[in-house]
Amino acid sequence: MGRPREFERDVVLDRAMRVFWTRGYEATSVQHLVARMGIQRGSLYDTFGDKRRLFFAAIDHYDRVVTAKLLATLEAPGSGRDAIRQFFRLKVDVSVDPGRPRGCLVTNSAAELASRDRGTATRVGAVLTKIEAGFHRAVVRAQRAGEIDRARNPRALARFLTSSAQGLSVMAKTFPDRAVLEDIVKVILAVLE
Amino acid sequence: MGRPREFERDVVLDRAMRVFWTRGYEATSVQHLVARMGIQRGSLYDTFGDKRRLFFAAIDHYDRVVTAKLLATLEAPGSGRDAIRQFFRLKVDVSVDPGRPRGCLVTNSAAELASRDRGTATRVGAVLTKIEAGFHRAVVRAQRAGEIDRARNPRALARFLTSSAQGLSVMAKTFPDRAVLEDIVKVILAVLE
DNA sequence: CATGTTCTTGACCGATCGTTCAGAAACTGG
DNA sequence: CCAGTTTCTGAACGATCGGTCAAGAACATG
Repeated sequence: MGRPREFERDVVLDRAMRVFWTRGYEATSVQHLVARMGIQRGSLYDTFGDKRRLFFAAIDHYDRVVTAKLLATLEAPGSGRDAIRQFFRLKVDVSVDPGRPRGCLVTNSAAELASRDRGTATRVGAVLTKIEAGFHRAVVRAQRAGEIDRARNPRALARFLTSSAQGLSVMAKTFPDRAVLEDIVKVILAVLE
Repeated sequence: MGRPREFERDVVLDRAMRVFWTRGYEATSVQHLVARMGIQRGSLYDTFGDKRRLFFAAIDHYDRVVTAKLLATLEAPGSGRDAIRQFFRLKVDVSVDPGRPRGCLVTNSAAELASRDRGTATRVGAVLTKIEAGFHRAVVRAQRAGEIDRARNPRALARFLTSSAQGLSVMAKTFPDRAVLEDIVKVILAVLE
């Protein structure tokens, strides 16, 4: 069976995710990674392949941990409109949480790499599509309950909400100020009336 | 008076801007820059100082050329609401123009560097503030003309529109598809009714 | 044409990049 | 306790990074 691993894959992957989330892909060196992950270069390459594949694993991990928690608010039972409200409320909370990197790893990756790296574009696109689908379900639910005008295009609304979430992430990076973000969210939610 | 310069500063700066716009800051090497700018390393360092200062000059150039053209739509005489409509119409056109890099240099820089580099954060913040001010003026104009409900908070609306423009830029990087972007813009503009 | 100044050119710098690898260390099954 | 397997460790790889510099080329002035 050989020598046992001295670290848990998910633990060090979570640390790698935070490094990429903070510094982006290109500005993150393997030295940064091993220092923060607390493992050696060899272990990194044995476990994750190379820097690029580690980055992809980090995006997937982000999707599983961070995005999933946001999306869960949309699937909450009850009012679809309240669910969307909760989504953006949580998004603002997360965005100003000093314990986390600012912004969003998916948004950052889209801006930094999506037009140049196909692997990143695929992964980012999949997450955004998943978010759009979550919004779509919530919108349809709200329309069925009469909370949102049924005449409105749910697909367009879902895309708008997805785009709005991305915009919020960008704004949070430059203006990490709750008042600014809440101003924006107020108007986003007003759209649903 | 010495030997005359063999290139025009603005011409090579425009080329540098496109390189940063396409590849981002970190992924752009000085080799990339001199190759695309058509000048030698020495000339680059003599004229622009170093890579970082060239990047700042590129952001300023982007502000002067690209953003200014977008902002000009907001200052057009007549309806404030039409002006905002025109802004986003132009934004979509620019976003799907195959002759340009996808997305927006300011959005990309915000996502890649704003939380880590103060100089970038300052410049990006200044541009975003300028955009917000333009939206604010247009909203107030529209409110005075009765096109937008006067009870609504113009500052919040301006911030929302600024954030929406950032969101569009991010979406354009992953989904460079006119139909998607127009769906989003349709809802953004519906907010103003 | 000689002189002084500025710009261009291409070689070159040390540092850091992502990646590899040989050997030591730590485990399991026989 | 030995053999076999896997992981850990740290030195090392060539390539590329951002940045510098000396020498030559191209101008204005006298």
